[in-house]
Amino acid sequence: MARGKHTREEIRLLAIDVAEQCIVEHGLQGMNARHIAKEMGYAVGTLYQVFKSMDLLIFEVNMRSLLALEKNLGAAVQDAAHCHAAIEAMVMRYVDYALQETNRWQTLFEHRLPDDVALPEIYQKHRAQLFRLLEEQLKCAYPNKFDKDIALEARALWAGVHGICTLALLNKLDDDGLDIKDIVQTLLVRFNTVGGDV
Amino acid sequence: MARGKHTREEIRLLAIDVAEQCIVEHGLQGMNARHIAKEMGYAVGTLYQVFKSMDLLIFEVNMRSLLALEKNLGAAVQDAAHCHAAIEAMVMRYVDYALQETNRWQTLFEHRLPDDVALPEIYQKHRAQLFRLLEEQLKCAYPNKFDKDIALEARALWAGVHGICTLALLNKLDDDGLDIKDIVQTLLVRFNTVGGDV
DNA sequence: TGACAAAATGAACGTCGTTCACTTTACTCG
DNA sequence: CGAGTAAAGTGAACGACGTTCATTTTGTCA
Repeated sequence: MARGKHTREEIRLLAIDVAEQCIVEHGLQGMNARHIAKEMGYAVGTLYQVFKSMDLLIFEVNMRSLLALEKNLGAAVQDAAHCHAAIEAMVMRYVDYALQETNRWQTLFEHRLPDDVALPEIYQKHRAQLFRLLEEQLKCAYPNKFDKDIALEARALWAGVHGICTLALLNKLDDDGLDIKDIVQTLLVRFNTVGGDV
Repeated sequence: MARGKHTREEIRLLAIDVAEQCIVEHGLQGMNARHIAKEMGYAVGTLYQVFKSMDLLIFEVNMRSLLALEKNLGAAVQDAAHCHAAIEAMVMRYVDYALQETNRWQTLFEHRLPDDVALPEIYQKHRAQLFRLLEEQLKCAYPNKFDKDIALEARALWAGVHGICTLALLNKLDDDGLDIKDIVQTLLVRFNTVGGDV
């Protein structure tokens, strides 16, 4: 071996750290290879020995965001007294995440790996886990529904909340004078999932 | 005046035409200034005499998409027998637009003018008109609701449908085996707006 | 110490949006 | 008709980007 302030793995983590900070502070278009390398104290070439492309580095940052989201929403379920409350708590935590960690959240959804790069299985696994979290609570809330209907409900609710966050943060909701959380509450009411008892 | 195969306005429209075609065929990242100029039969410089930036050219394409959407959804209302049917028809036409004119629709939402460029009033006007279309039908469907609640319902439903389309087209819905239209129907049912009588 | 390979480098390439000094053109007027 | 003028049109050039790779630097071990 040779040269060794940092191991390969340390450099990898360092790159993700710096990239993450760039994205949090300036958004996806506020980061670039040269800036990250300089901030790391290495040359661009080194960055490319650890990540085959910038896309894969961004992906790692998104992986972290996904895991943080999973942890966050999982905790919401733990704290909730019953499943209706759990659903509401999950949704509200999602909204808070989008509002507070806007750049991180936006990057999670606006970035796509190129078509010729397969989405790693671990990522798909954790994304599926997010849906499963919601499905579990919906199954408890609507015990008579078929699994397929639960899956549909979960996706309708989840994408609905996501859409509200997306459009609100892009100022495409024409929502002067309206609170985004009120819009989300309106959606939740439609899913019979607000302030209700079992 | 001087030199005149085309007037300034004709060049403007020509540029929008070519840009639109690029976007429809290859998506937002499939267009660039040099390609558009060549396709127009002019040099890049000419393009920049007609549009101050590429962003403003993309905006014009988006303006067209917005107007097409407005026309499309307006027609849905005209054809509908009653307001519940109108709401369902509008939603379904929106989904069809997203599914069939994917590149056009994605560009409409992924592109943002730079922060230092004001969003033209005409654009905001037509975007507001889209919400008004839905609000009118919701007002008819729920005559007892306050205006503010109607505004919230409209945005919750609209953003919900939008979110489903967004995530589905980005393959971020984990929707193997699920039909996007079934997810949208699930949302519509929650808004008491499917197959119903008045 | 010398030799080898891993680690690290940064100049260079192609592409992008954008600019602007320059050329070309059509029209006006003596 | 021809010189002058201003609009129209041009494309080389700039800086920033992601990416590559021939080259240099370094640690390790015989």
